[in-house]
Amino acid sequence: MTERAPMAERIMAAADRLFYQKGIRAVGVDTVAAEAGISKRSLYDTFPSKDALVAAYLRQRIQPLPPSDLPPAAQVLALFDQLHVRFAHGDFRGCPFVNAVTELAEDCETARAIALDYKEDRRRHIASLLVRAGVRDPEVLASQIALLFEGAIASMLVRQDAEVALQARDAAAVLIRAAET
Amino acid sequence: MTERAPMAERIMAAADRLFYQKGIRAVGVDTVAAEAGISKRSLYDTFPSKDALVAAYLRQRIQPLPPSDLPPAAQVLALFDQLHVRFAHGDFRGCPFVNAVTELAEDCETARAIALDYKEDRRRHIASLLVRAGVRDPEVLASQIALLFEGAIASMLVRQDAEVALQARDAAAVLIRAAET
DNA sequence: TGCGTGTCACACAGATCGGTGTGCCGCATC
DNA sequence: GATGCGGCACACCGATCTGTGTGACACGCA
Repeated sequence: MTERAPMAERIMAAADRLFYQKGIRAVGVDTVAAEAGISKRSLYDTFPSKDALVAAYLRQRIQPLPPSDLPPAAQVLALFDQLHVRFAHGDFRGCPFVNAVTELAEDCETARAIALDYKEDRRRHIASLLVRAGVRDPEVLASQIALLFEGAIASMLVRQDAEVALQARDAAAVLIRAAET
Repeated sequence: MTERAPMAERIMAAADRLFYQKGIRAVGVDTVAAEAGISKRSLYDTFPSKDALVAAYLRQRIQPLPPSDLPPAAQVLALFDQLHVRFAHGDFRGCPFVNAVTELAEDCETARAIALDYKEDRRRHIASLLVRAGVRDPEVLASQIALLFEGAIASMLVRQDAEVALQARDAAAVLIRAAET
């Protein structure tokens, strides 16, 4: 009764908000425990170390993309519109996976592995859509569109301007069009 | 005689290496002083705070691009080849400005301002080349190519694969070609 | 009623953080 | 030789870091 949500979930909710918003290195475990409304002791009973907590935070950030009934090429472009919306929401702080690799620097083996999984999943998703769209070289084109996506995220982070998402989408549209027939 | 290089330069050389390679938050002032071969006291006599040291580190990272006699469109594409070379060099750790904004998170006002200056300079440089190349919408195209550049950097950081630079270059070539005539 | 469990608050360890104060030493200049 | 000064070593400050140990309290269950 005292626990509305299970311990691990409450911790993860706090860790997600704090790590993403303020940065992994900038947030101590005390802060996470306080935000979760639990004691540091309970946190360490649930996660053996901060590294494990960070890994769980990143793994939790991997979410499957919702299915769509748009035509495949439009689905690819819609990814950029979703990015545009996400940024306008105000709490955008870049890609948590890239951020983790950046922050952890020389201690980012685990983070990099998780980031690679995520990026590769997304690239494959784009590639499968492009195959259905019948374009030439769908694998390479998927990588290039993923680059535009990544670039839009990084640029939004420093420029604080959502418009780059639309510029990226337009560029992606040009690339797709150039690969048609 | 004891000082082969002036104090500030020795500090900056150490700070540049450490901040870029290991991250700003991950490196303390003691480490910088030790790497520079000076005392922490002397460091604080030269830079009033770590924030000032970080700002100097970032400002020093802004370097003018060398002139080139290639045709303008080729110069734009050459930027990606240079990125490819830089990555192959082995000590690539992403864009120091984006990294600083990522690491400093909520305390990144100064870093973001410097990053914006740098990114805008580079975008303008690309735009002026595109104007000379006579393409349509050179300003927008410059932004889109800058996005590819940013995306290549972020992707190299997590994938550790220099090939993305060439994929980005190819995509840029397609965008430029689509904007010709 | 008594026991076990889960969680709490709290204090602590040892390290590191950014930043400062102090006193000494080598050296150049007068 | 005296003086001043730049740089050094070193100790220290309070705060924070990750991680642990402890003892108490509240609860479910027998």
